[in-house]
Amino acid sequence: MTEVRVRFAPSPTGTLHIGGVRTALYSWLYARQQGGKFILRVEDTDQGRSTEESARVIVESLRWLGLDWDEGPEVGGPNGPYFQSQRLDIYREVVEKLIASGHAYRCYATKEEIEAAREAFAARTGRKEGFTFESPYRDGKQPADPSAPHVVRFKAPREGTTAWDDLIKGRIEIQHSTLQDFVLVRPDGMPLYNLGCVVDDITMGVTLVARGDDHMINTTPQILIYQALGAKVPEFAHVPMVLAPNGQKLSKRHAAVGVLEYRDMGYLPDAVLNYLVRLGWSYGDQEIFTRAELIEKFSWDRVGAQASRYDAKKFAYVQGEHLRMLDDARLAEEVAPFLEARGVKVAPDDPRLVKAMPYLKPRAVTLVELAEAAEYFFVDEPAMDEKAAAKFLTPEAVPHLRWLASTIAGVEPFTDAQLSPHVTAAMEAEGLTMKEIAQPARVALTGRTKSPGLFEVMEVLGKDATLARLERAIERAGT
RNA sequence: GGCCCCAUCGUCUAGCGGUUAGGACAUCGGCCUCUCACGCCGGUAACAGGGGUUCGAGUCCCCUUGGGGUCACCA
Repeated sequence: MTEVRVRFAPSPTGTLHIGGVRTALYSWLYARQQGGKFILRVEDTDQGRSTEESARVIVESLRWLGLDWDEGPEVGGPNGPYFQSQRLDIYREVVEKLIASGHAYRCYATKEEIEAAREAFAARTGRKEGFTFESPYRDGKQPADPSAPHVVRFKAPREGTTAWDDLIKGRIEIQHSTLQDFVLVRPDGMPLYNLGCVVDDITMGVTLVARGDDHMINTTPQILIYQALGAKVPEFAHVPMVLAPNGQKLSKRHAAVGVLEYRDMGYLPDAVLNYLVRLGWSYGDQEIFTRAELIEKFSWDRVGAQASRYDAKKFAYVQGEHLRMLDDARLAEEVAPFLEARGVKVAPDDPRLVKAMPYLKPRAVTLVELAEAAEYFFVDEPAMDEKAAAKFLTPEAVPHLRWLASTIAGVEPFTDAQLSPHVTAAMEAEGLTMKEIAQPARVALTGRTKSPGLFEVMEVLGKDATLARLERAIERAGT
């Protein structure tokens, strides 16, 4: 059996968006499952639109997601270079072969001539779509000047069909009559998509091509190139689009499209992968998967053929599940940078931070929310919500806070397990209830009305800080 | 418009000829409760329409409708 070799081949013309991530993810999962190779190749032959910045963002995005590649930018490999703009010599050689074998020809028709033909077509048919250019050079017309600017076109068959068995879409068959003599090389020598893609996939030994289903139209021309070159045609898997909630094309209006935005919003890479994999792929009733499970369970035949819509709510749910799955030490490491971004310096292995995690994580979805919820533990004085203070830190609350302070002062160890029964019993003896005590105390300790359980907060805070905060609140409420 | 793809709850989906059409998110009730969450229990909610094939169609075929993609010297 030959080694599975799959690639992700983005063009660096923007951020890596979630649709692209899903395609990359499926490919990566398949490569990892099969013990094959995952190749990253940058298709930057459009000099006008490609940017180095975009290539950097794509690499950074994949790194953050943990979709590591065996060959490609930064890691190299035996079939490099992995930027198409550095592979021009390879394409040139292949094109000469195609021309020599009669599969391609030089076309000297100018853009103006093609445009004129297009307009004549529009005048004749009343529509501008569906135009195919018939080059006079296809059948051997000689140019006035062979050194004049020209493109190279593929001599597409006019009859017959091309078919393939798509791993996702099933058998697809296309009539050659719908094809035109597509351009392989621009006048400046830069290859076009269909040529570069096929040549690279051949020379890189790619066995399975997975891409968005908006590329399905390109598959027939590409198969024809494989055949003209006498190369083995790989398998194809055309992954459906990810659409906006309203069924339209996904854009920044509908969602954060670039994956790095999710990193900044405090999403976990595994959650992003989990959400995206389930968008189109299913495994019975299971919704939440670890990375290892995904690698084990993924298969192309369980990828749906229809487009799916982005759902931010479900995404948030999946993220919340992954947040809660993470063990406390790891979670503390993840959240520390987000605390620091808020101006709160905490060591990632601070014991209080780790101890707070079990109490905080049921109440947060993103790392940003988690940091927000952890903040008051690590500042000298919690930021006071004035509305909360006005409502709960009243003169009437003072006796309760005093009572609470004196009741807990002698508790050792100062933990939820000790505090909770001790205070409850004392309250009962005094005829007090948690309802009267809890909210004023919560505001005193955290500065807000929502938090983990009162005694859990006390445990993380420690006795000194707890008593100090109660004292300050009593002073404030007493005036 | 031509060509191509697609079609089960609002959304993601299970279903691969015989099911009370299942799960998840969302939504609506309720429980738990010191707040907020988490969690738990329950409800509403779908086979686009029409023809076939078959003893029997969500499942197979055709048409219609609807949605998407694509018609470049972009990828």
